[in-house]
Amino acid sequence: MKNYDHTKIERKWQKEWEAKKLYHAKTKAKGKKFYGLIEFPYPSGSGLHVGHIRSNTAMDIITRKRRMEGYNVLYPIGWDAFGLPTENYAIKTGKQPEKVTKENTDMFRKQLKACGFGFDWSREINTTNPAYYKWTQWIFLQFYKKGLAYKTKTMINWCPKDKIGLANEEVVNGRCDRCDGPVEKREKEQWMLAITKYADRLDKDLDDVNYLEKIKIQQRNWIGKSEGSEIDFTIKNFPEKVTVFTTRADTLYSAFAVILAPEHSLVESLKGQIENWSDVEKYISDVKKKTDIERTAEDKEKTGIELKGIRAINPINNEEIPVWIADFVLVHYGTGAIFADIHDERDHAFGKKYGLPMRRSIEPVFHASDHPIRDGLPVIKRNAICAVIRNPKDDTYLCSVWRDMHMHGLITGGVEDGEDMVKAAMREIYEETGYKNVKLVNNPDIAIHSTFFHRKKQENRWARFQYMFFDLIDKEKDEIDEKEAAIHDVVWKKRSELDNFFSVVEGEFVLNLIDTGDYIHTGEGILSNSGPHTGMTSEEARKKITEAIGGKIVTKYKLRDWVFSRQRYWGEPIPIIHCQICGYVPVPEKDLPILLPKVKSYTPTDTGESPLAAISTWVNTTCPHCKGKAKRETDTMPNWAGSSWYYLRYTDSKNKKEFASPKALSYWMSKKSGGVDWYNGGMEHTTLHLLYSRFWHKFLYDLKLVPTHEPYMKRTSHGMILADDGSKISKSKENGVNPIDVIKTYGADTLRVHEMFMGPFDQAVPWNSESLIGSRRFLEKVWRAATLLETKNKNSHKEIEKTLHKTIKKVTEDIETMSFNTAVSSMMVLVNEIEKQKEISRKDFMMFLRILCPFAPFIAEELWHQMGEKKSIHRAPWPAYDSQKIIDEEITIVFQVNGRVRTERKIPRDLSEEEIKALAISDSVVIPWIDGKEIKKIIYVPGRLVNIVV
RNA sequence: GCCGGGGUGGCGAAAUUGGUAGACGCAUCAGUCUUAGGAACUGACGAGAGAAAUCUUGUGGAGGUUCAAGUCCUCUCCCCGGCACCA
Repeated sequence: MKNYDHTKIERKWQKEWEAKKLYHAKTKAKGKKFYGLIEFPYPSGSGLHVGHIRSNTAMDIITRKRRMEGYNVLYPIGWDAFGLPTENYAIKTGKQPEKVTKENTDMFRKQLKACGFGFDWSREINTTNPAYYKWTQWIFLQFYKKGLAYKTKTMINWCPKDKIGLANEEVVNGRCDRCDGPVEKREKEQWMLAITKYADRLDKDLDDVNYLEKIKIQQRNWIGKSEGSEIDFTIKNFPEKVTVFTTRADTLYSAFAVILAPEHSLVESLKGQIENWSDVEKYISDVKKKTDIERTAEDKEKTGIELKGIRAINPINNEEIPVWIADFVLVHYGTGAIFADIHDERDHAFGKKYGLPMRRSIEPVFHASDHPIRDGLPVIKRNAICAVIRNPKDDTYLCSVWRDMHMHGLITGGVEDGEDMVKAAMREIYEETGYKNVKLVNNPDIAIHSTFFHRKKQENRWARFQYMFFDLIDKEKDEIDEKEAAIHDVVWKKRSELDNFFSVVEGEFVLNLIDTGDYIHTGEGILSNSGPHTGMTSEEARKKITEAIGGKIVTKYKLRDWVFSRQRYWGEPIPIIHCQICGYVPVPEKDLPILLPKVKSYTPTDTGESPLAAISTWVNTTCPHCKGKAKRETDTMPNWAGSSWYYLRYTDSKNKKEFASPKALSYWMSKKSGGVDWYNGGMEHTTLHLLYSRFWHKFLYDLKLVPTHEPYMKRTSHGMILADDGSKISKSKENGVNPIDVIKTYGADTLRVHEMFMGPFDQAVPWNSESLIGSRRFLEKVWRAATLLETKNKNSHKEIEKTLHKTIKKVTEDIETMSFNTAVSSMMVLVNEIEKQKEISRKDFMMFLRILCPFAPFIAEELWHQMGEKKSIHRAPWPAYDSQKIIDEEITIVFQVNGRVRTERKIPRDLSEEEIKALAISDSVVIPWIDGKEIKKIIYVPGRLVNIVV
């Protein structure tokens, strides 16, 4: 046998597989099917780098395994080719985007084929192909007909450099996702898709799909569902009212202002009544001028202005409060209006800045963790005080140390019914410490609730502690009661000594209070100062207060409608006609596709119009409705459009009558299996493509055009491959390695094995060309193993057979959990074992080739045929391991003494526990460690170890 | 700030879910082969001590639970990704 010549082998089988249409998927009526999907690439000019093919290789392995398991497999590929990079390249070079796309896809196709991916090339699609985008336009028209596509004047994110409107998802930290330049706000007419209509289902239906948990979490955060109340505030002396949204209706009693977004409609309608209108107007125009970066970068200081002469009435207590506008209130979230209250950090800062009077209405609850209340016993409520007593002369604080309970705290005590709180505090201070002369310096109306089990009295307590600040006048004191003295000591502590002093659960709260004299509670708790609602829990109060004022319980989302138009050339034209008489008229479906016209200049204009607007022969048309003069929409779709439904097209990519036939859809995306079986892609698409395509799919489902309510059953994600210095691979840095270069020197199989072996699939790994050689050596060993076989072709070698079956088990399981790195490593162990034993039976080797072939399809196919097989290995069945053959007759048992390993021994598998323990205590290595000591306990972990405790 | 994911040899990493820490691979060192370089093969390879058997120590840090902790609990530091005025 010759040396392993990867170039020759890979060329040969690539041709052969193509000629035999080995990976072509046939749409059938029934039977086991598997639809594996990877994100189709954007064919950029720089070609694929090694990072791109990690996902493809993984899914290639999975789909190859499925084929061998008897599934009818669809593993398709295509091109997501509309978009900016191609257009920008066209502008720069003067080449037509179609031509650029053709060149790039040709290059990508070659690269992908060289990697040996088992794609069904017969179903290849391209989003820029009119036969494809006809259906993208068609789906848009369905959105339009259902009222989910609409044009509206809106403030959009505008990138002045790219001259393009951006979706929220394309703005990163106030900068353009593409060019990193600052983004401005511009008011523009834009086409929108009403994704918010589906917000609830996009959130809820995540329960029905098998996505990685982190993907679900990220989507849920993005959708941002929150439940709260809508509450109406009336405006004093005017008929208007303002509706606010809050998730914390329980804090309504501490509302100190109503704050509107500057763009709120009420501002305009009350214009005449606002006494300081010119100032307000100036504030609003200043806010509008700011970019997002300026708005958020300004050290987060809140700004606002009061609408003088306007007062709102708090519906819960008819209190009159001021009305403000502030730029931190967002017009597009909730109702664009809030009430401000002290229990919100931001509102509190705002109130403090502008000197607005504020009042508390929520008190925190602390549950003692070391002695919690016990079930089954009644809970006794108590009013109590807690005194912060400071000696101003040496800046020390009076503390209590309860001796037998190891409890450290301040001076506390119960309040008798009807007793004045301050007097009670004075009394407690005298009784507990003996100090006679203290004076109250601050009683800030701060209280906490504390639950605990009273160990002395053996009862459950719920105490409300009111905090007060005292200064010591002088140290004159009386002896305290003997009983008191026996329980606790009284000590003076410096502030610096207090940090780790308090043993109580509210320790941090107390320190904060001592330091600032204040405490802003932003969590839930017990209501105070809340009229009839005082004493309720936050949760209960939210319901009761909303009910009491006739408010509504509502759900709001952070998700916003999708800005769907771009003022660029290289995208799908939006199939709408503007008629002076009829308004917006959809292009009749029979006229689709609306083709992109040939154009001389692709350069966008700063007026914000697409280059298409300059082509009068294309723009001017007749209205399909009234036959009058009309103009075409010149905006194009964002490049997320084509990818929102491409997985549907794959099922029937050549269909001219429908985007895909119901027959093909119901087979490949059957109700039973629930859509694409497994979709792997990048985390960066979680809140973009993945969410968009779920939205489109649900819309099509509602039109009964697709069989499932979700497009993808299972979604996983790969970690990025980084450059060798750990930085991101980027075109500008030119730090990406071309897979073709690796294939030339080492072969595609080596590249594939290496990419899977590098590290955990879901984690980022830096590329390292040096370690590639390890994977190559592995394949060389496989090649040599076939040589061993020619001379020694006999029955199974026992050890090899055992390792083989263990390996089959490991690889079978690891592919399912995407633990490809450990799958490869277990095959390496097997091949090392074969080298060591210098033999393997033909039968065993053939089995090994079948688990290797998804990883290294070329070498496996070659050796398979050298063994005399006629059919492709990729159509052979997946091997099953024999669990009987995995069992070791001898097991290695570790002997430990006090948990430390002392020795290990090989023993027959069938020894009883008693026999093994006996072996352990009589072991020559063990004896010195236990000699002369009492054996307290012997622990036996079956098949693992014996631990002798002395 | 909030939500995720991490931290284990010189490096990429394993660890049956509480049971021999470092499988597998890279690099390195020694050896075999070779005119030489390389390739290939054999062996060593966390740190410290020792001629060796072996002992001690070791999974970001500090405590804790346990016969036994990389794994569980409490606190803490650092790195990566996402979101970020969302009421």
